[in-house]
Amino acid sequence: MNQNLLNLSKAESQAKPDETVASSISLAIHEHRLAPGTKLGEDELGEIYGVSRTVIRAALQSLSHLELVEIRRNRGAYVAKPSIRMAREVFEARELLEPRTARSAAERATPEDIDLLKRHIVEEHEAMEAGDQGRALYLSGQFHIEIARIADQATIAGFIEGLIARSSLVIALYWHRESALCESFAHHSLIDAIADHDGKRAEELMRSHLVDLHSALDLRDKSGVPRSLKEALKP
Amino acid sequence: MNQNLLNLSKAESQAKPDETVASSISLAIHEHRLAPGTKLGEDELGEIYGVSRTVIRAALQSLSHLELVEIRRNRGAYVAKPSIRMAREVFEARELLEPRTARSAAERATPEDIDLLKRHIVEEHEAMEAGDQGRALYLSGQFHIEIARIADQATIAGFIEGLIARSSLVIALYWHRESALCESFAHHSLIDAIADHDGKRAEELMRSHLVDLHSALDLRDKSGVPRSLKEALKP
DNA sequence: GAACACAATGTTGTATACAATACAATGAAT
DNA sequence: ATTCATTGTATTGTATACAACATTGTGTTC
Repeated sequence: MNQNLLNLSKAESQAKPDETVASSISLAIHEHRLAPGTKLGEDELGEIYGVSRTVIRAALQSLSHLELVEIRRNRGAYVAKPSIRMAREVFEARELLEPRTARSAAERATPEDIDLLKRHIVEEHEAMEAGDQGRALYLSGQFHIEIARIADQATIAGFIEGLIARSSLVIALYWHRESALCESFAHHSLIDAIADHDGKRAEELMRSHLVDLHSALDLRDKSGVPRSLKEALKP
Repeated sequence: MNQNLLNLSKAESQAKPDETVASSISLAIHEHRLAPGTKLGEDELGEIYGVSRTVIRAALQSLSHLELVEIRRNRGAYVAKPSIRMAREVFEARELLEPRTARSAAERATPEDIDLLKRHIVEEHEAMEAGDQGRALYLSGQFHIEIARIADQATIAGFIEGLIARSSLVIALYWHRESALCESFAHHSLIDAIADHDGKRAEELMRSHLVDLHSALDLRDKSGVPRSLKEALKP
């Protein structure tokens, strides 16, 4: 009777409200519709999604484990606001993990994987041309996650996924408007290297792509321009 | 209904009950008092800790994000049982991250840091001599975490912390009894290298230490000896 | 008028009640 | 006897009620 090969029971394959809420909020953060520091009140979210606070709390807890949301005890949840220091760490970690992952991906990629990556880029282009920068940014992150998935190292892929989520926040906070970025160009050449199964080149391209991203951020120490009122108005 | 059934101090049980429960369970897993696959029923845990299922659920969710616990929808939470594949990935990731971290730690360690590490080793020895292997294993993990903390890269340290947690499960499942391991010896020479601020040596020692650990596991593919009855009796 | 205490309000933390689901046992039909 | 359906029980999923806490506003005292 249960001819489901994966042995997924009804409940396992059906909707999980808390995960749905979590990914909806997560997507909003990725697309920069929710700014860092925004308060995420439980009642308010409950009304929006039509579920109880129980579900909302589970979702927020989930997001806080990914460090997309900061929960302060008895004070509520806020979209996280990574410090400059954390921003640096995130990109340093990406520069450590992703080049190697790109190499593995290049070595293992199947034709289907490459098709998928290409379709990703097409979507990215479409979003760009439609002026939807938020979605373009999201898709650009998904591109990196897809490469990690192809590399077939679930553990490291999980780390990268978290890092890319945090990157969205970092970009929202520290992006240097002046520096125009041509994401899709870098992604194009990466796909070429992967399609050629040229691990060495893919690794090097990923490394320079990340360095480009990193240096397009304004992570100068702004001790004189503190973000909080407390620091700003104390003396 | 706050009847402190366990040895939870008042401050601990007042502060953050869900975190207290989570670390208590986490410690039990680290010390191999909870075996992989053990069912973690919500009511049962609630009675043990004297809190409601709400708190237990938060704790279990936390642990599931660390992949110490697997939550199956409508079926409950179980101590995770990493596959051989996952076990390999965990150690591969450690071999990627920790040597570099050890190098940074060696370069940055202060005299206080080194004292702390030495005290760690002493505790480890004491646990060993007291025959408390579980605690020795836990402390040995904490030693690695301490090194990551010294390296002062919170993001990567967080990854390592998760990897070491999973390592406990891997060791519980795949440890090769025959291979006697002399953890504290490796840890001693690591401390020496760190105390000398010899980054290169620390990196190399950490790498070989992890390779030793990895090879003391029995991760041979046991396709013919499947873990589940379903797989075993299908054809 | 300034400092403090204290009540008012709103939000989060926890417990509990109820609904939904899975698993096991029982019994009927073939 | 085996298969299938059905019911019963236990456990998880969700909503809600209430308690605890933080914050804000008001009033009292000096």
